[in-house]
Order: sequence, then C-alpha cells, then structure tokens
Amino acid sequence: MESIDTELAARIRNDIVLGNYGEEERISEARLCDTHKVSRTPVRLALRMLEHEGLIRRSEGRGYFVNAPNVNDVLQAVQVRGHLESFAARLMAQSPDRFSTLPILEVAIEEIDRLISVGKMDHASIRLMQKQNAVFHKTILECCGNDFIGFTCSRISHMPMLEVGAMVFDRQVLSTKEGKERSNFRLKLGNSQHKVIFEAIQKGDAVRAGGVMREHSNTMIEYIQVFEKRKEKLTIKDLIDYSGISVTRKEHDTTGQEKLCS
Amino acid sequence: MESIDTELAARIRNDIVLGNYGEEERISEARLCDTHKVSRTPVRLALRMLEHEGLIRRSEGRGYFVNAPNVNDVLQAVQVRGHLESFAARLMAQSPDRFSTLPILEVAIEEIDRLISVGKMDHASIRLMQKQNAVFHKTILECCGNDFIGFTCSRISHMPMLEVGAMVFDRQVLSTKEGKERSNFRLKLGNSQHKVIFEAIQKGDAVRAGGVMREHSNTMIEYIQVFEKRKEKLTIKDLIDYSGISVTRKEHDTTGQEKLCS
DNA sequence: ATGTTGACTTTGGGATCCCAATCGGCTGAA
DNA sequence: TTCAGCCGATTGGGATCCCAAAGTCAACAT
Repeated sequence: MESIDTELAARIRNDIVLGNYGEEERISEARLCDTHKVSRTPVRLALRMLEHEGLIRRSEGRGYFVNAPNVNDVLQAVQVRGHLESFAARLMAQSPDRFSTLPILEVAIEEIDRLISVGKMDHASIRLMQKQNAVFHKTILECCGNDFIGFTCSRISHMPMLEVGAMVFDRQVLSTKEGKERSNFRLKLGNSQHKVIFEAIQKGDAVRAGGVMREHSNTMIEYIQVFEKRKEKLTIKDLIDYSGISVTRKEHDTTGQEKLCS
Repeated sequence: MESIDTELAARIRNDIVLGNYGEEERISEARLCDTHKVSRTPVRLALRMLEHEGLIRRSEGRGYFVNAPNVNDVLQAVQVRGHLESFAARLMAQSPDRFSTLPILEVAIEEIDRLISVGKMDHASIRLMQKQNAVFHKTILECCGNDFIGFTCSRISHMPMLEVGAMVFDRQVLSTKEGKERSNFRLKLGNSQHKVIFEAIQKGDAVRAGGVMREHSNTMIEYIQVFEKRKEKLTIKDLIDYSGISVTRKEHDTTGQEKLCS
C-alpha cells in the first residue's frame, strides 16, 4: 500500500482528468482536506506532485488552478509517446545484446495470438491481452539500451491512455457481431505489427523496427479520431468510456512505473 | 522569489548532481533539516519533487536513497532530448502557421552571427550566445504545434546540460589561440545548422528540418565524448566544469521552464 | 456617487507535535 | 555460541498550529 498522498494524488488526478473540476477552476487545500478527509500535509504533497505533472498550476498570488487536459492534449501526448517508443525500437534493433530479451517479446506475441484465436472478447480476455501488450511495449522500452526513454515515458504516463502499452478497444462495437469481427481484425493487425517489429529487431533492421513501431503507435490516434467522428465535443471521459482501458489502474501499471523509474 | 521548498530542491539537486552525496547514500529528512536550517515540511516537499525527477528513490522500508546520475545517464538524456527536438522541428516545418514565428528564429540566428563576428569569447558574450541559442530552441519547441514536446523536454531539464538550448563550450581550449579558433568554428557550424533548420522549416521540408536538428543535437554528445577522452572516469562535475554552462541556473532558465509547462 | 483605505477573512507556507513502523542492539535461553 | 525475542532509538508519515501575504469588503472622505 502506498502512502496517503500518492493515493490522494491519484484520486484528484482522476477527478481532474474526468472533468469533475471544470476548466480553470480554483482549487483550495482546505477544500480538498474536507472532501477527502485528510490533513493538509498529504494534500500539499499531492498537489505538488500534480503540479509537476502539469495537471494543476500555482498562480503567482494565491491558490492553485486546475489545468484539465483535453482530447487534443491526449492526442499530442500519444504522438510524443509513439515517437519515443519508435526511438526505443530503433535503438533495441541496434543493440548487440538484444537477443537475451527477444524471447520475452516472442512469448507476449504468442500469448496475444493465442487469446485472439480463442476469440473471446470478455473482460478477462481483454485484460490479459492488455497485460501482454504492456509486457511487449515495456520490454522494448526497458531493454533498448537507453533507460531514459522509459523514464521519460513513465513521466507522461499519468495522462489518460498514456500508460505504457495501454490498449484501446471500441467498447461500443463489441456488442454487435460485425463489430466484434472488426475488433478482432484490428487485434490481429496490431499483433502482426508486433511480429514485424520483433523480426526487425531480431535482424537488426533498425529503420524498419522504428518505422513499424511508429505506425503501430498511430493505432491509438486512429481510434481517438474514430471516437471524435462519433461525437461532437468529445471529452476525455467519453474517451475513457469508449475505450477498454481502466481508469483506476492498479497493480501492474504502478509497479511498471516504479521499475521504469529505477 | 520562489518558496523555500523549490529553492531547497534546487540545492539538494545540485548536491546530488555534483556528487556531494556519494552513490546510493542514504538520505534522511532530519539531516536535511539540520544542514539546511529548515523545517521538515519543505524538506518533504523537496524530496517528493526530487523523487519525481528520479534523483532519489524511496526504499520500501524506511528512508530515501540518492540516485546520482552519471555521465552515461546524461548522454542518454541528451539523446532523448535531441530526438524530441528533432520531432519538434519536423512538426514545425509541417505547421501551416509557422510563418508568424519564423522572424523570432531569424533574429536569434542573426544575433548569434553578430556575436560570432565580433569574436569576443568572454563570459558576457557566451552568456548572450547561450541566451539566443535558448531562444532558438525554445521557439521551435513552443511553436511546433505539439505543446507536449516542450512539456516533456521541460520534465527532463533538471538533468545537468539538459536545459533547453543549453550550449556547451570547451573552457579548457578557450585559453589558447588555436582553441579559440576551433571554438569559433564550432559556433559557426552550429549557427549554420540553425540556418539550415530555419530554411527547411520555411520551405516546409520537414524531413530535412528534423534531420539537421538531430545532427545539431548530436553536437553536445560529441562534446561530451571529447571530454570523456580527455579524462578517465569522467564525472558530471567534470562535465560541468569543462563546459560553459552555469550550474546555478537563475532567471531565464527557470522562467523558460515555467513557460514550457503552461 | 465613487474612489481609497483599513480591517477582516481566506489561504497557502513553514514549524512542530504525535504516532506508527522499522531497524538495531541487547539479553536470555537453548 | 547462536538465535530468537524484546525494547529502545530512529525515522518517515500525518495532523495541527502559527504566521504572513493576499484578497475582500465595507466604511469614510472627497
């Protein structure tokens, strides 16, 4: 169990991201103490953390103001993360000691393949796929030879949909048979990109590894654009509701962050 | 004037970076209170900030441990920053409304040219050049259309030599005439790269803008490698001593960070 | 009626106190 | 002699108190 301030920061972060705080709303320490039933010390630590994350800012005079990110911010962040991941894939393909970690990637790919072939689209299967997807992406970030890439990614993963290896589903279409097949196709496509990246890294084809990873990262951008077409004035809450990602990220995500920080 | 904890964080950060804390040394709140003559509240805020920056880590049990970066960490960080800057240059070249900010770049380039032609290599001139260099790089980061790139860069600029637009000089060679000329040549080369980047952005040649920016960023890596050749077991303190950057970054750097955060 | 000033309120920063968890050492028993 | 258990010292997390600065509002003077 983490300390209260971390938990508190997560809760406030959620509130900000989900839009519970209205753009530019003033935020007060005392208010937060009251609503979350804690003392001012953890509140201040949490606020400092959120300030560092860019979700709130301190005004010159008094008080904090929320800096709620919008869908465009998420799009930009996804672009940056994709760029960094592409860089990592390129570096890993150039790394001489990449062969020891290749089996991890292979297992993740095979697991996802297996899950796709089973064809279940229930919550448990999706979670398992997301987990293996995260393994794939995290492994590349951690083993590319430049630890700073992973660190930088972890520094921006407080944004929604920015967790390393987050995988987006279109929940809406999962209800229809045709939608399920489309999702299935997308999953297959995504994993085939994994395979190409794997092979490119194996062969040492750095340019290809980076290029396909870039393309692979664009998947999420496409998804978001699909969501944008579906609804005018798309909010981040909509985004999270549509997609299969869980807001309250628990065990593996945070530990992953810890690992990346080291 | 910032609050005490920010100031305190900067001081502790300096101590860690300069190696005053020995690798993996345990760090205690009470000790810091004593040495810096402050209460525990600002100390804890500062520590939380440094933890977020990756310069210290909390052990599961008790206490904090310093995570002093080494020269390799700096090299990796410079690579990441270069990659992000290259991305920014590419994006800016693709941006339709880049023309309004081009004059800022042009002025910075001309100013640096003027300073080079004057030929002075004193502290004031170097500072002015660094300032204009920072303007050039910051402008590209801020006006590339993706604010998140600048934000991400600002999140890693706590590392030494990672401030946006930091410019490295070889102080050692500045004492000899031949060294001065070499430095002069490097400056001219750097600014001619600025010019190429400027023109590529103007023409909308995104690939070229990104490529030259990447090359331009590698300058610092080359400098560091020169320093590494000069001395076995190069420390970050050596790096800072050799280079012309100032450790105690004051006015413009921090404000620059603030601007990038917004 | 409006502008200015002064007092009151709000609020965030810093200090201090308290508590719980943990680590280290000491002692006693096997 | 060694190991286990207990006790005290250390230390970090949370709560509370105090203070100074800034914001607000009202009253008074022009």
